[in-house]
Amino acid sequence: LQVVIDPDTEAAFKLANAARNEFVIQATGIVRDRPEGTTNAKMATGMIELLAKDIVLLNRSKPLPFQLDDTEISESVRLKYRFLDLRRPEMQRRLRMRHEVTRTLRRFLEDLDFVEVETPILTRSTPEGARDYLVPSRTYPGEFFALPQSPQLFKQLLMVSGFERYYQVARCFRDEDLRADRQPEFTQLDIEMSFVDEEEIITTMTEMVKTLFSTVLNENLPETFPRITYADSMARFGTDRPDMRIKLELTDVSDLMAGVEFKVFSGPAKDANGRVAALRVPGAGSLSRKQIDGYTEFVAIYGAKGLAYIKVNDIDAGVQGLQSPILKFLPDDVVMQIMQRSGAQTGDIVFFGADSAKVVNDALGALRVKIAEDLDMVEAGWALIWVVDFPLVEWDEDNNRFQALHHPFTAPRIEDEGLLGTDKTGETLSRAYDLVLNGSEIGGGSLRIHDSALQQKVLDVLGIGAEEAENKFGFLLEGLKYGAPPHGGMAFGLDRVCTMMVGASSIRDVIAFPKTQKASCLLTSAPSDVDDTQLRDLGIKLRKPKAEQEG
RNA sequence: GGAGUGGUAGUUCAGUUGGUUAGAAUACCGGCCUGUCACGCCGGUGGUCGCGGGUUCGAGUCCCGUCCGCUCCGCCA
Repeated sequence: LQVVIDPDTEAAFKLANAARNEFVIQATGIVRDRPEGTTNAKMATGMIELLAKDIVLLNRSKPLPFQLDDTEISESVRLKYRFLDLRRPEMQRRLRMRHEVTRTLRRFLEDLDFVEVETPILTRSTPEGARDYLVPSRTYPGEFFALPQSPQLFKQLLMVSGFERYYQVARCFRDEDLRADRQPEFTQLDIEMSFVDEEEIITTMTEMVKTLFSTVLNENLPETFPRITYADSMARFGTDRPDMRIKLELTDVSDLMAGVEFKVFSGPAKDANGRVAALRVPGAGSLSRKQIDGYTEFVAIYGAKGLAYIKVNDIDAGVQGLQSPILKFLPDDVVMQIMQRSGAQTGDIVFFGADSAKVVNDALGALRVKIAEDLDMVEAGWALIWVVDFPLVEWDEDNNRFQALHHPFTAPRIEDEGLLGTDKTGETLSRAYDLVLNGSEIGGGSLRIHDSALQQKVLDVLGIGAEEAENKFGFLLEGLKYGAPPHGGMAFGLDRVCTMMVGASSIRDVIAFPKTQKASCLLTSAPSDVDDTQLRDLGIKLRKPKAEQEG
């Protein structure tokens, strides 16, 4: 409705100053919605009553498929009618806050002379691990573009070009299965700088994040964010993205368990790839058998074959004060040493994981978060932490070769370069760093390799042959040969940051038109069939005719 | 690829151990009321119970398959 009022009245003046948002919403047809903050039939302070001179019906609306004030609408309905879902004040707030986020980041970077450069969406397959989205070429039948998984190679080339400070709000695409925090297309704030080291990048990015939170949320983050090494993080939290709001920690007890009779513990304890760790949960000795069984099922998801525990009824009574099905398998002195090392107190429970290091870390790392959530042991606030000293490569059992933990262009630590190609290759640390917020990785980056000889050496370690390298990213290797400056950068998962800042539980809630978990769009019904003529133009023939597939 | 969970009026849900005309609220339509604002009162329309097959005298309910939403593992930074 458009309400026409006498422009000379006080009401007209107030209306002109009223929130534009409300005016638009009223105009779209939910004028009967009670304005926020009013609780009874009386006019609320600040509200204005209009004496209409004339009312014009600008457009009609069909009955809505769902009520906009209903907060329990199923997501599939919301996605099908996303244009209506986005009318809801909560979604308006989220997308507007997202805009605040990108605007703040852009301003911060522009004030530091960063230049935004757009890189191609139609490009070639990049070796970043994920599956590419492919786009067939009409002009080169049988050949394909790939959508970028990230602008990684282009931004490195921009450093060669002399754009010493680059950024881009970049759309990225990965054809992998989705999660609550993963979409097939997502936005990252992509940043690269020349003639810098880790300290300068980390300092700049810390300032950026602090500015972001103070501007958008009025939250003052600490002067600097703590740092933890990858190795420490795995040892203490079982993950490389620790939620520092949770004070629980793992305690390694492999050395104590190595000598016990009980093979469930001694086996992994003696295995170089194994681990035995304890997770002490203060005050959780009152957990019921049923709850513990629930946690046993929970860790099974991560491959744990069981979940041993010891309840501490009275720490001063020695082994007599403990309660557990596994006590009879363990020597008393070992048990008491474990209790001492984990800091167990009366009323606590101590869980155990014994398996390959990966399973123990995954299981106890996840259990740590799960229990903290269940028992309300997650502190409020924003806990940021830098994770540093990542391994450069990890051994890929399936393919029997080393694989880049970050990506193949990440520089090894200078002091570790000599380890490359030796039997200590796996111990090489990299110049990579991640920024973790409340247990979510929100950004990651590294110093890159700017020396083509070193790049070649790393590619050799990764088992990427000269021909393959030339074929996939020869243009980068060539670029590095023209005086590439030392450079490094970072990429932030903008959707993820926004999800957390607006307090949403899904990345879909900060994306205007998101995909479902099976990567389809319920609004447009994409992906869809195309005409045979389109396929013929592209020189594409489907393996199975549609009719056969459906039959 | 795998595990879990859900799919019943437009929407949100209920539906007992399988039992005959599948309910409620809200929305919608009609009437009444007219300073209402989650208005109120009266009446009404509306459902291939996701889809396909099976068991049974009988299936929303049990079994098998399949599709879709969501969460998770694998995968993916």
